[in-house]
Amino acid sequence: MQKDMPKVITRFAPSPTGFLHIGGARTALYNWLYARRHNGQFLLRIEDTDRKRSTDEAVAAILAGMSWLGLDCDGEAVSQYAQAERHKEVALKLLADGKAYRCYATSEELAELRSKARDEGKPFLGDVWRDKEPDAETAKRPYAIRIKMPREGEVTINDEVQGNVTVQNKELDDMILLRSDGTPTYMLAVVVDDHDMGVTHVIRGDDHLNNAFRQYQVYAAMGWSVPVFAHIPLIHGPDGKKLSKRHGALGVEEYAEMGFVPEAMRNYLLRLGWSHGDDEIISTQQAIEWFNLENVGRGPARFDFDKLDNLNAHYMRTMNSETILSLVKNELEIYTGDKLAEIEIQRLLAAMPSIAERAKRLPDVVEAASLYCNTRPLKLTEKASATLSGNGPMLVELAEKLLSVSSWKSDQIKEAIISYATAKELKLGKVMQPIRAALTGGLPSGDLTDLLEILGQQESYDRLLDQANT
RNA sequence: GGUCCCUUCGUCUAGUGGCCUAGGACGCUGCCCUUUCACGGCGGAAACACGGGUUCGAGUCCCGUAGGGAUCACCA
Repeated sequence: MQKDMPKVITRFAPSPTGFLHIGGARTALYNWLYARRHNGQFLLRIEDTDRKRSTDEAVAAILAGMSWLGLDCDGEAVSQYAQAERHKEVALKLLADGKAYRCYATSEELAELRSKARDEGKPFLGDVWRDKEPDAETAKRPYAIRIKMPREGEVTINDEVQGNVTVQNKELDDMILLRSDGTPTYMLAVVVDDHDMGVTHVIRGDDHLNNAFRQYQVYAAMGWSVPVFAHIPLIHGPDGKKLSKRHGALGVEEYAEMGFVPEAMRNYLLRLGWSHGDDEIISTQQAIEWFNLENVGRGPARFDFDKLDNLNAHYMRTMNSETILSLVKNELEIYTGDKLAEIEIQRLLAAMPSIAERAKRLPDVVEAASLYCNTRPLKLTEKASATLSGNGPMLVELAEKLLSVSSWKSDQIKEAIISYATAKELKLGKVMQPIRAALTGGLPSGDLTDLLEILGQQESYDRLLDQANT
């Protein structure tokens, strides 16, 4: 970085009209990564100028989602609505400078003009009052303030993701800056806030690319420097359709509830639309070192649960036992209906690496972990019942045999089982399978003798006898 | 409909004119490991949307076509 380059300042600016959805989460992540990469600042601004649709719950959900994802912002979240006076001041300045004008058109008139323009295949400019003075009567009516867009020339934005994009100025509508009730619109507010907050890089969804050209004119009219733009493609559902609320767009807290861990989510979101050669597993630390805008893809990407699952499984395998246990403890206690006893915790800690290796999501861990809790008698799966069928007498013999093992260690246990199988001239599998079924009820588990060791001699004995009559 | 954007295996992607017989990952699948389920290892099937150019040479550059997407509010 050159020493006189301005410090990088990025921002995430969601509107609080719902949860933090997956696309927003990725936008936030990219902004955060970019700021961290360049030792800059990552700001959060709540775009709440639409008073009717903004809610405190949504603000809370967004904050919670970001904190779950581990995206810390610099400074407090800023409310856009709180800056309304400042926005108004800018609109009035533009009006005074002759770069904006009063518009007395009613929404009915506008709607009619709009549909007419569309029918004629022409852009709707909204400029009926652009060069018109109101008569005495009209001047008493409420008016909105619209920007006076240039009608000549073109503007090229060098988007960091989309490349050079050019739009003819005559396509730009005289958008409203200040509504007739005196409140600022988003188009005005974003520009003023981004400028006031010193935002240097605007990284946001592709759906704003068109807006960039309109906003550019506000910067120009105020004589402000234009930030770097980077419009990242949207995320689509697994079927290729746009994600909407009724179509797979879930809030991040729902992914948390489904049992995904933040590390996996970050990695997944990072790779969805961005790449670093063939690298797939990328730690957050590594991502901060590598992230750039050039390698963001240009096309929309589909959301794929299988890949997220794979990443989630990977990150769970790399976590230590205490961490995973703390993540599932509550759910596990609800699942078994009981507080975890010390002996159960000890068993779980010992078994956790083996449990995590087999799980894709946290609920899988809960289920597998329940094996190590005192939940006798176990419920059997159909397959387990079939395995156990007719083996009652053998289970009794095995239970007694195991009770005589003097040192309850995996290898000793294995020895005992092998000696039993040898004496009975049975294949090892014929003995192991029923034991496993009796101990687990059919749930997946790791090495059988490890399982026996962790469960303890008495619990193992009891579980074998539980199934002796089947 | 106007404007703008996009298009490599089913999915995420590598690829910046010769290293491409197109690579990796997920998913699918064969084999190995194994007391189950996993993990892991070794394989397999699977893509440059189409048509024209430019070039000695194109997945890579240009132009069309088709398909997809975004946007066109006194919402953000």
